[in-house]
Amino acid sequence: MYTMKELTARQIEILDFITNYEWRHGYWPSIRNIQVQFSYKSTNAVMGHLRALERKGAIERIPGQARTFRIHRPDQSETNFENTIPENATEVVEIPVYGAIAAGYPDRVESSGAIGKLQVDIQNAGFSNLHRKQSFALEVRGDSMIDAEIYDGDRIIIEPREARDGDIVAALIDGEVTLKRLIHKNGEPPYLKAENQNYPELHPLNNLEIQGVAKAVVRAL
Amino acid sequence: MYTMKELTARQIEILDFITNYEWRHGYWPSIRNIQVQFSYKSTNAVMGHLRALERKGAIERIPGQARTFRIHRPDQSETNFENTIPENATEVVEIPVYGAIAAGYPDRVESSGAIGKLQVDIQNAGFSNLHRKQSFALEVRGDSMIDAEIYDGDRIIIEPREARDGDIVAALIDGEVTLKRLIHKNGEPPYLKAENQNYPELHPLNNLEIQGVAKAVVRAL
DNA sequence: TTGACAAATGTACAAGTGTTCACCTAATCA
DNA sequence: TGATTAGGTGAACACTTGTACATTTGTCAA
Repeated sequence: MYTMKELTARQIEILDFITNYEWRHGYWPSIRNIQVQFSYKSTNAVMGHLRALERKGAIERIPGQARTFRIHRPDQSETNFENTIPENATEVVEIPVYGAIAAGYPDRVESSGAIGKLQVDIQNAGFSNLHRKQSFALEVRGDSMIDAEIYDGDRIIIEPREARDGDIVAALIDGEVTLKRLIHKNGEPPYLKAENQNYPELHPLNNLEIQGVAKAVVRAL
Repeated sequence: MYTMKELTARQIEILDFITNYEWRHGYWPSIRNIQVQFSYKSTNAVMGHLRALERKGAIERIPGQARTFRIHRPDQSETNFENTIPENATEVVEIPVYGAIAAGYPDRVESSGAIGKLQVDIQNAGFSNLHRKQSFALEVRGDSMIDAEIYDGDRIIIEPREARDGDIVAALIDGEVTLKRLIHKNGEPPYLKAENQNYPELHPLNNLEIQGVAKAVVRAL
């Protein structure tokens, strides 16, 4: 796709509303939805902007059909692989990853803006679904989990929930965040174990707080 | 959320088509779109299934409005860990994975509905701009890539684009789909190489078509 | 058998929705 | 000065689409 022509302020507002509406509701707005949002007294005000956005390559629509938008982004690559994509593959978007967690010795969660991009899936979930989820992703630092095939730089998906013996967990141990395997035998006090023989077991002095259980590891190639 | 009521085979087919349609087109199908897909001679056949899906809590719709679906999936723990979540962690959603790709010897892409769930990221800020890339996720079968630390059952994120020498690619070699590293030295014909000494190099007899480049690997823990 | 339910047909209607035509104002530009 | 463009009003039209009513078939359990 060629470089997108400049959009006017109003057109950007419209475009923003459309994408935002889709994100909030899970489906595209009708022209009259847009009309209401901008207090237009005629649907034709919207039509004009949509035509402009279409002419400038910002959006695409199916003529005559309801709530059928497609948003074009300026950065897309040229190649058209559409016919080679397996039919049932899931869609993926690129999102930033914030924060890191120590898989070595406990450390504070580093936090200062995005530290990378993660290719992830998003699809067919209405907004209501996206909202309820409370899991999060963290980048791994250190090599204490390499025997579980979790390496420095990997991203792990943490699900906040009660942990059981044997789970790999993100935990606050004496105030420091770390990624380890939880050992919690019946009757005995729980402690954390690395998946690397060079690291010792971590027995909490005061407090062991489980932040969540590691559900998946994501590694960029 | 409570356990979702059992769906019939037909209802699952309908539900699958709806989610799949949204992913392929970027907007939801109309009832008549569904009708055509299943060769129904009446829209009411679809209506019955939609009502059933709605009654069982699988989907949600806005009455009277066109192409407005919301897909519900059975989730999720109730526990509230909100105060223990690191501040800059990214939000995560659960999404289905369709299809599988052979990392052993080439094979056809399996495809029949969702074969699993994948925990993935979504960042709400700036989301409107990250719209739909054409990447997709596939599940890996076989052990031919274990030296690149890609194991049987892992999910890989494929980005459709031109591949360069050394990229790990999803490729059609003589009509079969496989996951391998691409070797393409200057002037020489390209071929595929496994990351496992027990596998031979794959030289295409007729056709080598790159479907995309592997960007990340996701492994459930 | 009877009842309940999944599945499907066929017809029809009303609301949702995209679209067009005619016309207007204001700002920019050669 | 006239031409062009962004932005907007108002009304009407026709296709798209969700939905309701009446009816049929097959399966399964009480």
